[in-house]
Amino acid sequence: MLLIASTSLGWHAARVPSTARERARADLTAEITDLARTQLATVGATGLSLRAVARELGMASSAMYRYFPSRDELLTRLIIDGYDALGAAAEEADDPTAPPAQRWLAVCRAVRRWALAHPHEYALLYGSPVPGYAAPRDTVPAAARVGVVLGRVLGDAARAGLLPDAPGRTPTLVSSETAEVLGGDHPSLDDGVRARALLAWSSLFGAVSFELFGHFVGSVVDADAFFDHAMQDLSGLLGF
Amino acid sequence: MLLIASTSLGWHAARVPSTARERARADLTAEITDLARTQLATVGATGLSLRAVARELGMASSAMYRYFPSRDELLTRLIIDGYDALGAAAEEADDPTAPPAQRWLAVCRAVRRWALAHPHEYALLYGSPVPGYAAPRDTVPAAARVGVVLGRVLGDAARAGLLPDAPGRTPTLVSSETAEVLGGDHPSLDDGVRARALLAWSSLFGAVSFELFGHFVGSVVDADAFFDHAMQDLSGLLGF
DNA sequence: AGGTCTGCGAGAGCACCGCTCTCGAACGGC
DNA sequence: GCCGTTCGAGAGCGGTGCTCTCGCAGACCT
Repeated sequence: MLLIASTSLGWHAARVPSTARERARADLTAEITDLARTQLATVGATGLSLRAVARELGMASSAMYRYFPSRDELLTRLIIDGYDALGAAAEEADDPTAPPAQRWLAVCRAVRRWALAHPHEYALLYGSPVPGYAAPRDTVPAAARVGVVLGRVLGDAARAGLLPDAPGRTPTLVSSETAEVLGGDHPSLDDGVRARALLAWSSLFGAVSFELFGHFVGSVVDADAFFDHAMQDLSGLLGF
Repeated sequence: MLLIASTSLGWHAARVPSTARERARADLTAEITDLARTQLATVGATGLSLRAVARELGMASSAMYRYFPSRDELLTRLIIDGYDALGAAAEEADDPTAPPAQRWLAVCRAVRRWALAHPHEYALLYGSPVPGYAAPRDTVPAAARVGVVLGRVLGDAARAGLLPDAPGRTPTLVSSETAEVLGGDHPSLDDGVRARALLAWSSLFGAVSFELFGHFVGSVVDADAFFDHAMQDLSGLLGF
């Protein structure tokens, strides 16, 4: 609960470990999450066990609860880290000087590459929500990073005049906050293209999930080529 | 293992329970799966417990293993039933006399409606694969039903001359078996449109999964309208 | 009809899990 | 140097999947 209190504090200077005790605590917390991540990568989310982490760390399982109030909290930590790693991969893949179609494809490829390299972690992010039902609030900003990158591609394309003007005759489908992320106000961006952007976003993850979860087995012969082809079709949907 | 042997037999007459013992066994098996399904609907797949089903049924947990060799086998049974229920809903929603765009939208709506009505069951089908990794072989035919319906819509549209001729200048992306399901041989069906069909298929489930798993929260204001809009965009991708 | 064979349910038990509580030791600020 | 805080360990609770054994009862065969 001290952890929760300190993170909920606006005064982020308290986050920096100053005393030796805080240093040790931060180190052990990191060690736990690292070990939990490797265990997640091998046995998956359902097989991740607090006791196994403790065993591997050479300490009592009960001591684990000094650092994470529950197994779900540990999972939440891994989820946030996963979203951040994926978001960073997407951001790094985006070259703002390239034409929109290339940027779109590059980001999609980065997402797929990360997913294939971290299948269990990806499943934890985009598979069935494992804890109760709703994702904790603190995961939202990290989860949004890939969407922000894709939104930037769309907005840049619009501002560069690479998109035709939109008819603007669609009902309100997208929230104003999300519209802001998807390029903001621009004559070539109406709610129709914003909805298509959201569709393309979910389609990207639909394709990656289907490949990773085996739904394409027996249908797709060349996964790499199919994915590129599919993502180019989606970019056509966006007007690129 | 008797169950497995009998289902793997080509001679399906052995499936019909003749003796009183087989009747009782079939009844109890059905009772177990029914009870497991309701428990799945309430506590989800991870919370589904063999012992709880046994408790509710008033019998020892060890007796459960006379009917299902493991919890995963019970899960597999529920998965197959789920695929079949979803497939039946899709088939029932498809009106072969309607124009392709309407058929496509109707099937998509049926899939979404079923998913919203059975969220945990849907998560079991299209979320993270819960048992080890690969889906058991016997789930494949049931899992294919929705795809078959969508493939029939595409094939019918092609045979009715409602699709433009395809350039046919794309590398082989789709397996021949799947190509057969997606309308077979026709001048307006090349591997490009087949790949787009696979993309649209995965995009449908990507959109449904995103909505169900909460990734659209805060972005989409009218889920019904957004879904219809998105599915119509996808049907445009198919040439409807 | 009697004997055997087979499927069935129950119980005990194993190893594991998340989580709680308590207690003694070590540490750090006053 | 004292005292409060933090920490790790241990025992324990209720739960899980799964195994093994045993006794019963229905089914089958002679």
